[in-house]
Amino acid sequence: MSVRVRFAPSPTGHLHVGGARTALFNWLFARHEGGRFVLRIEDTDLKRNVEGAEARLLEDLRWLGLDWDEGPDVGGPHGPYRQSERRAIYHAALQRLLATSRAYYAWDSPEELERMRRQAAERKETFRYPRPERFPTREEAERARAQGRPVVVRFCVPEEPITIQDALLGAITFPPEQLDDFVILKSDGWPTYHFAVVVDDAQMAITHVLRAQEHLMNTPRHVLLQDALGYPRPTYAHLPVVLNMDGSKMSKRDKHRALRQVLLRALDARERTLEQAAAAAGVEAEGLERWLHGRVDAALEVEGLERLARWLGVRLPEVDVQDFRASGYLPEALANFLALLGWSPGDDRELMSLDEIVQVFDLKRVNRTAGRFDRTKLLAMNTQWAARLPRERLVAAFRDYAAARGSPFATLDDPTLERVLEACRGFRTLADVERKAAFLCVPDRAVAYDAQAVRKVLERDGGRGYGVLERALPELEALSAWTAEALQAWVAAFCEREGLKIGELAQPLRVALTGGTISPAIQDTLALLGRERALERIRRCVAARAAGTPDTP
RNA sequence: GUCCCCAUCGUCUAGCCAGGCCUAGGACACCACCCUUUCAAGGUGGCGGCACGGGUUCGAAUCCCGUUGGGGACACCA
Repeated sequence: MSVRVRFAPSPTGHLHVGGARTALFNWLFARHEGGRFVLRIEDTDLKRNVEGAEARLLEDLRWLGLDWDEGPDVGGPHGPYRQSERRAIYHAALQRLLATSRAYYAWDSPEELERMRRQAAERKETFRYPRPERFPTREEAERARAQGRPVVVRFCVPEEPITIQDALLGAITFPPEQLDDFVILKSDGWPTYHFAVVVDDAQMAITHVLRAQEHLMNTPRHVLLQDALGYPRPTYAHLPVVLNMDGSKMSKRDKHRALRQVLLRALDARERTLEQAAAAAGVEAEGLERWLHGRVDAALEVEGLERLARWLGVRLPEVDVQDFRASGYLPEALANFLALLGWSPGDDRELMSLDEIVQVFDLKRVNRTAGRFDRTKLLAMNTQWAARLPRERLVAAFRDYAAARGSPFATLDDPTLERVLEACRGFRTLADVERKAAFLCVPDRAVAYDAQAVRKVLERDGGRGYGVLERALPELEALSAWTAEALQAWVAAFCEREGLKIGELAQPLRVALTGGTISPAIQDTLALLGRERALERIRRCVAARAAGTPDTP
């Protein structure tokens, strides 16, 4: 039987790195085994579904380098691939359970359930739903519904220990008192996750379920349902979870936490007021207050969160695949890093492409230990990937990055982008390239001079830097060839003649050309700018000194 | 609280299943030095770990038990 696996996200937002790791492992397994990778959208909770989230999810997956054989966009023989379109399938399965008394109707109110839970807690007992002596009939259930009761269907859990087999963890036995008659059909008529997952996995002929370990406790429920419905049990493999560096669970909450911390400090120091913050975020002060103390993340939507972060000058931690993309990470590096988080090839290889990983991916080599998401390691890996990727691929990645964040680099042509990338060799992220070459996208007359750089490099020692520029300018103007090679030769010759160290020429030039002290090697900076633009900038810089303009040199 | 999972450098990990080849290997980070035209990158070296306690064995990082620690799950969310 050929391998079939699935990744089943909920359309609630962007793809989280934890989810990406799960998707990746499923994909790697499928590809290694020559099986099929199915994408299914779990959208049975209508309230939580976010407009456009599905499209974003698919885009994030594709960006990472994953593809799927069946899914909501490409279809397939086991569709539809959105749970919201499979209602009839769930109801058919449900009827079988009801007909054999493996499930029953119930209509307790949330308040009643809450009271029972509280009472159990007071008695220091684990709450278990009290199964009725006699199961209500369909007619009784309908009458209750007509009276406005929230009618659900609960699964009748067998009173015996349940043992599941996990490909990674081995056999795990759960005592029966740990499980109670859980809800499989919600009062809104939609199946719960447990029921939908079991029906879909069976109907889609899923052979292996690779999912995060946080689902381990759900597995006995699923297996029990499979047994009751006469479905085969798929092979389970519960992947270790991904944690933050501090050992906490990695989640979207992290952004809120980071921001809260900074805002709280700013308020304490009286640097900002709550009203200002609320205005910056575009929310009510009252809502922000609640968010600040009450941990109600919903009070601050993604946009508000980002506005507030910008206003406070905070860099939000990356948690979604999209965040890493916007921070200038390469998909090759993220995928590689994620693959190594919980899996290793067994030798010392680390830098591996998805193709290479597919070749050797083996479930047996997946760890059981939770792994911490080490951003510095990812950064290092990104640096290595940037150094080893072919030029064309880097250009495409840089273009993707620039487009994603609306950078002016997106408008430059490929040969120029290629030269920029080449000049910035050694960069860690694409954001570094953008920063280092930013001077290119600034109009010549709008170069912003860094006051400290001007002081240190140009004005110091009675304007030594300016003097160098004044002597260098006519020579540059007379230069016949304006290539990096010719410029480098000129730099060497000029310094030789003047008795200067290269830095004593390069730094003043750099400030004149870019306004700051960070740019590619000086010959590359000059070449990238081109003769006219470079000379114009140097002339303006020299002239500004003569004029004594205060804020420009 | 109950249940479940896990345990090798600060972090990711190799070694564990089939005990000796391990005075435990690699990578990231860190430190030092080198290179240098700024920022990076690069080169060389260094620091650093089998959580603890009992067994089993001639021999344990490897097998067993316990302790401790970490994590996860306990919804009409998925």
